Amino acid sequence: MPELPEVETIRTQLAPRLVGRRIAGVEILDPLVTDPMAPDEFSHALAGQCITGLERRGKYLLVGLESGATLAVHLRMTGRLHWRARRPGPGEERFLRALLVCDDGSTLAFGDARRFGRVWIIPAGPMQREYWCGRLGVEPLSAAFTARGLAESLHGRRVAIKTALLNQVVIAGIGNIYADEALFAGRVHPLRPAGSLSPHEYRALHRAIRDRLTVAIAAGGASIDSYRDGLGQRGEMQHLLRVHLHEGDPCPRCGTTIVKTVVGQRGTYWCPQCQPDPTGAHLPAMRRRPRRVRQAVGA
DNA sequence: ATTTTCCCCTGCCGGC
DNA sequence: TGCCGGCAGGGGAAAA
Repeated sequence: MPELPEVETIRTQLAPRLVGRRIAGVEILDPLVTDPMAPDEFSHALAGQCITGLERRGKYLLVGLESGATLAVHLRMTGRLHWRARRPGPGEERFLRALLVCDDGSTLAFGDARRFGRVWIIPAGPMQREYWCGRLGVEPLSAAFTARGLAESLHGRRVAIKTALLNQVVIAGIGNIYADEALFAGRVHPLRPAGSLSPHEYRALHRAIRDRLTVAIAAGGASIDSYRDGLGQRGEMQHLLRVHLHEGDPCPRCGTTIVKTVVGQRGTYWCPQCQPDPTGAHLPAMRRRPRRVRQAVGA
């Protein structure tokens, strides 16, 4: 499912292809995609508009328009954005829900098998957009995201740290994949109460979040499900996941068998050795292992 | 206020 | 081979 790294990958690819183009036509094939806005109202806001910029906020892709309005896109579970130099032929785009046609004949297809994905029009005005994005927390790759800030935002919270990481009000853009990966990299058990980490652990987790997201962006995102990038290609991050979807496999760090449990209704993968149990009080400071077991990549 | 549960939606997978 | 139940999960509303 598209999380921050996947959306950022798409943004990077689409920006040079879309910015400066004029929208010639909008076709809504599934009215659910604009819900609750009426499809014709949605189309009207886009028709004839020049695309002025492409940004990302959390898992949202934000398409700036010359009118000052913003087209916001969320891919949710199975949504895809697929750019083509020419309009896709009949049956060429699976699960096509909406199509945006540019003045040069290039197209942006919105496909979505499960129909959870949505598009919105944010009215003109910086305040409007600010307000619209107001429910989103800090961008984890921005300078505003600090270990101290993370600790403060989780102070007193008793929900599982994994659930907190998935909460977009706390941090914007982390989903199930990178929550698991960051907790593993930071050596934090997913069920630890969010407010119970030591300063050292908040620092480790903060660092792990940035590291995993950065690596994932460099890898073009994880195509473990239906994710494809803006050009229809797979990413490579699925080969670099260390615990997510690795139930039964040896931990790449210590060799212990990776387990899967459910945390906050979400499948959760972790290493019982590297991410010590929440009920067992703080363990003594961990010594660095001289050697790490390398994960077999590719295969 | 915070936390938990439910729901949306449908392709895909394992089991028989 | 084919049918079918159940799983997957982001996010928001509703309930606890």
